[in-house]
Amino acid sequence: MLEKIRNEWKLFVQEQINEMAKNVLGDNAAVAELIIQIPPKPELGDIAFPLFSYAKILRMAPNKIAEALKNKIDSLSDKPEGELILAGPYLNVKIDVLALATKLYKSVLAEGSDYGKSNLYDGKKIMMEFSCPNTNKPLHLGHMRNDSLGMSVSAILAANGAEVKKVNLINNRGVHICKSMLAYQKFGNGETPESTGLKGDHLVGKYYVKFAQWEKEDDTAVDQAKAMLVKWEAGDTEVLKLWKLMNGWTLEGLAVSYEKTGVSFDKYYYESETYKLGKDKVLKGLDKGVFYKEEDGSVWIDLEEIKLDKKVVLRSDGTSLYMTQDIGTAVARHDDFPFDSLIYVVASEQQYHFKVLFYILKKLGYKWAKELHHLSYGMVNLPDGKMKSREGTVVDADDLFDTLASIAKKEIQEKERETQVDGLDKTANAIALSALNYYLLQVSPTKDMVFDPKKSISFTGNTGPYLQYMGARISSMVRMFEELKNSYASYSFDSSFLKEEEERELIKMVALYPEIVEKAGRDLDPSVICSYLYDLTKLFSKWYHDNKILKAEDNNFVVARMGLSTLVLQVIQNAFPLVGITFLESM
RNA sequence: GCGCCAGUAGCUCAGCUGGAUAGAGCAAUUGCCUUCUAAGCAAUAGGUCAUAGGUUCGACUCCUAUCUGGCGCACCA
Repeated sequence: MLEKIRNEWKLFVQEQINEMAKNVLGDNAAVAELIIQIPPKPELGDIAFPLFSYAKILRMAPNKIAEALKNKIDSLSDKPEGELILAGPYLNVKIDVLALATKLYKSVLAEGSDYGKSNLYDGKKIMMEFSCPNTNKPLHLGHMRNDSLGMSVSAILAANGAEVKKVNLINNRGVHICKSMLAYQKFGNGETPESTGLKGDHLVGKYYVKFAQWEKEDDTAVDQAKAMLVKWEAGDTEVLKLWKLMNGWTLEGLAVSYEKTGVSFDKYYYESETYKLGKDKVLKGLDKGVFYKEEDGSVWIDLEEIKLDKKVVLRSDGTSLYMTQDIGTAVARHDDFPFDSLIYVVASEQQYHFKVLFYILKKLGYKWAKELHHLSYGMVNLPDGKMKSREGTVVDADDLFDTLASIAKKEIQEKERETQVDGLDKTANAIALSALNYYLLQVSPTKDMVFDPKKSISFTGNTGPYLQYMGARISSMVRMFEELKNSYASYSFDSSFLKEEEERELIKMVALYPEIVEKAGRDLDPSVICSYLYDLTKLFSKWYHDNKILKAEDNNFVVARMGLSTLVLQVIQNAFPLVGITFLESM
């Protein structure tokens, strides 16, 4: 709605400038496109048009242009709604916010949970690949950023009209998997999750760490692991049995972690099933001349066209590589779900891999190849540097979540809110999860980030729980208002009772929401929504701190302010699921 | 060596396609709870936007160089 008003004014002002230019320069004056901005201060209006760039053409100082434009427009009768403000070299517009509020009130209530959805990706099928864990260890903080991003971007794309398919690719084969298996075989003594009380993935992870220690003492360790992989590929029953057992443990453990952190998929792929898929495509590409064969039998692609080196796509012994597999998997996926676009959520360290993969698929003639995207995200570091599994500095996902949940629980108890809340543990978990997701998503995906475990457990300030708290506060007012509904039966929402500065700003922010969803969808960037949510709730917070809402002196004010609060609440409820925040009625 | 990315307050991060005095949170100091949940609100303090040039009426934003940090450049995944 805001966008519409802005564009109306833009077109209109542009027209006036064009006319002015014509008078000075004649008919074919080339006039630059008008720039739209938001004024830095509310008293400067709601829309700003900087006029610097016209000074030369019109041979006038920008201030004079603004003046001339204002006079010209004020004299016209047929113009968009709003009031012009002179602000030096800027021509600003103060829009009719109360009229906007009236329209907004109707449409937001009518659209409900659909408010803010866009049709940006209407009719598009988008596949999202994320998580993709190894089955040799539990999830850590790095995975959590991946999962948060994957879930959030999926939700954002869906809110923009796309049909989204979330897929996971379980990395369950390879030497690294054999390492934990081998260590277990040697030192495991038949331990099981039941006998140790350990979660399956943690038990397996224990032996992955064990391998790293053993490897230092025995230099045949790696060779033994490689030998095990050969056996695995040959279908050795003993090895396969162990593999199935341990993989099962890990997957059970991962399922618990996913469940806890609200991560879910529409389909799972397993590397043990996909790793051979690409070979066929590579051989066909060889026939077509996309690849070439070396004397030793290995198959390569020359990447000169994209200014890169050469890359192997098939080993000399004919076996598949990571690249081979990804070629095959992409094709198989397109067969499963004919996507218009496939987005890989994978850490930035693999940028090269995806550049090459996309190029190869394009060369192989798949027309959908140009719609493949690598949503590359930065590393998660700790205050004292990188996470290193070998040095035991990784932040374990389950531990972190449990710590956060227990702190949240303590908070609720300290505030004596147990009875107000919908289940102590349930609420504590929801707070922990929201804190975590918000922490991970508020940073632009492409950037590396620092995760300070000590600071991340804070629930005050710009955090997920703060947003939840605002949602709960508004919900609480709405509940009280519902109870008193009869006393307000003869009053209806009238925006003219919303005259406070903050109310104007809140109305505009509510109107802005659809654009935010669209921007987040276009940029594949959840942080856009995080920033918006924080700005919105902070503003609301200040407003309701300074003004009485339910207890306003006049019923007209109560109804108007509750109306506005309801709009804000609706936006919050619609936006939370896009960034992994649980909406709580009470906390 | 080559390529990609980043460098904004003590710390963690925003800053839209160049535009009006560079913004938050945390940490610090200080006010505000018999009144809609203080997980809150407000105030003070904190900056040569890595450095040096350039483009422009105008640069945190674009270009070049330099410095610093990260990542990549496997018949590993």
